[in-house]
Amino acid sequence: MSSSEIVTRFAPSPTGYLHVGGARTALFNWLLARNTGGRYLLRIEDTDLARSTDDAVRQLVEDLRWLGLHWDNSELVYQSKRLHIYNRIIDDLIARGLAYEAYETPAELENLRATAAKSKRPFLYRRPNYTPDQLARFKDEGRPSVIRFVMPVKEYRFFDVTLGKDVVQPPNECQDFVIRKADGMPTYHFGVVVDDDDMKVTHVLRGLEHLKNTFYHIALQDALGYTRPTYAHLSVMLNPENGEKLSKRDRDRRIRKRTQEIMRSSKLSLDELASRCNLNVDRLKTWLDDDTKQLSLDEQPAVMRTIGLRESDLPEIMVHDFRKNGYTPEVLLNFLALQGWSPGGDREQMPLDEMVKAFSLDRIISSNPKFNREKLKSFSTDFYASAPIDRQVAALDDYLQVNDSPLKRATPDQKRAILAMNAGYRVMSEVDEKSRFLLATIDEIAYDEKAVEKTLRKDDNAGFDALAKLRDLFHGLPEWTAASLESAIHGFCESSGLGLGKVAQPVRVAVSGSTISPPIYESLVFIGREATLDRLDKCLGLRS
RNA sequence: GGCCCCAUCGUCUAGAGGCCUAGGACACGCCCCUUUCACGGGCGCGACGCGGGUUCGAAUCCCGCUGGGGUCACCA
Repeated sequence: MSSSEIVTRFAPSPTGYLHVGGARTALFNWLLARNTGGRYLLRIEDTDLARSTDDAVRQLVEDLRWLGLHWDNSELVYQSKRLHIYNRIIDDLIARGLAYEAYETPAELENLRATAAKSKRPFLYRRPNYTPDQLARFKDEGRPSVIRFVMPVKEYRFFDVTLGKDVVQPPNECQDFVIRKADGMPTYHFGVVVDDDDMKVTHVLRGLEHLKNTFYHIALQDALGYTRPTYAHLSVMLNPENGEKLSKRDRDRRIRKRTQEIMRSSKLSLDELASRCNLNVDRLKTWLDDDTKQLSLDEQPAVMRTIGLRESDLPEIMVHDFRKNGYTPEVLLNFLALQGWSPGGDREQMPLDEMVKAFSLDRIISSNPKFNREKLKSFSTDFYASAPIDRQVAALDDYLQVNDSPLKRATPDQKRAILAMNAGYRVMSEVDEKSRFLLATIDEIAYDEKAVEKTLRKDDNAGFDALAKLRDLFHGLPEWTAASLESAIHGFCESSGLGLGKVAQPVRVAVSGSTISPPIYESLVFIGREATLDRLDKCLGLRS
């Protein structure tokens, strides 16, 4: 290991599936390491006992693996397993008079902040002068305490690579921040500084929300005699709908908005809605009225089903959401790289290895991008259009691993056929929605009432009439191929004087349940004659 | 509100004083293809936030304003 080797890291706190913003941070760190032949490390910041769970770690790691951002430390670093290290250093800091115990309760601190806010002054914590009596009483009461760092009052300054300039904090904004919480865990500030030094991290690429934290970190580094890493703060990805930071809550907002629309347009009452969703009325009402309330993961699907919102209609926020909707990691990564970085010129779509080659810190962009999913979808379309069929099948398999669909029953050859007849598709969820009827059992075929009305019942059951005749025509067809079906249907159009649309659409609805499907002849061949006739019969049964 | 950051088409961006009548991609509009939804092909619309400087010359440099974002935890 040479001393000039670049070492980066991604240090998420495990709160569940990985957020796209986190994925981008991980990607940039990974790209920098790979570009320079350095190392990229993964550390789990699980110091928040209330939120960190094994399940959350598992999901996080699963997403990172799926993305293909492999880390170079064979053993994952967990902060929760390093308490002895932090405590030793904190003891030393206390012994040197650079840290001390503080006894204010959260409520007391809250009061101090409120008072400061009232007089329009910023609240900055400075070491209180506890009297010996007070101290004795605190200990007597067994009052919990935190450890605070004595932040030397002076100007702090560091160079930020993405900003390309020094960022400065004046002396009067210094304060004694907490480095060990009452529960004995280190705070983020302390853990980050100690671990980055321990892991020999040379470059810290992280979100812009950490910009001002950096002053705390360099103060600590100075006290501990650590060398300062190079800092590069990354822009914040924004929700295009409201211009604010992308947040998990955005999905819930979409559901609420749609629910309100439906209730207004269809005059659906709250009670009616509640009973259809099988939810408590009051619960539903507070959620509808309060933007800060969120539905639970069990409640969401119930509401979505009743208002006719699909998973793919929700804005993807977590990496897992993108996977569920059928994006591939290479597409997501490519797009994410372009949110806050540009290789220059007109280059956009490129494979990972090309991104690795092109990556450099001085081409990182400092303004905040709005996350534009339409363009991502376009990247996906192009990717699938030029991907070898085996790659497409692999993507479909991956999609099916995290989704329920009749398509799971397809053989590899059938998957190839399905993908081929869907040529031009954008994401896998589209293939699924359009083609699942191909593998569905007859009982699983559900007829969309609007489609039935429009293509079959309209004009005095004209569609049903055509369908009945086609049923006999199909029955007597000498062979069941796309070509024979095509000539049969064309012949039928001519003899009956009907346009192709008046004939093909009823068949489409009869076999698929909806007006949307892959090309009809190929679909019929795929299903086979027997199943086609069965479905036609089932559909004909709808005629009243 | 204090502090900090940012500012080119609706969106992501190219652009490092003359190559700019500002380029590309997505979106959008029109046309073509078409049995549905898509895909595809063609054409088009569309931006340097405002005001001052500096300079022979500014999207590019400086200042102010405005706008947007971030942050003010015993959460990371």
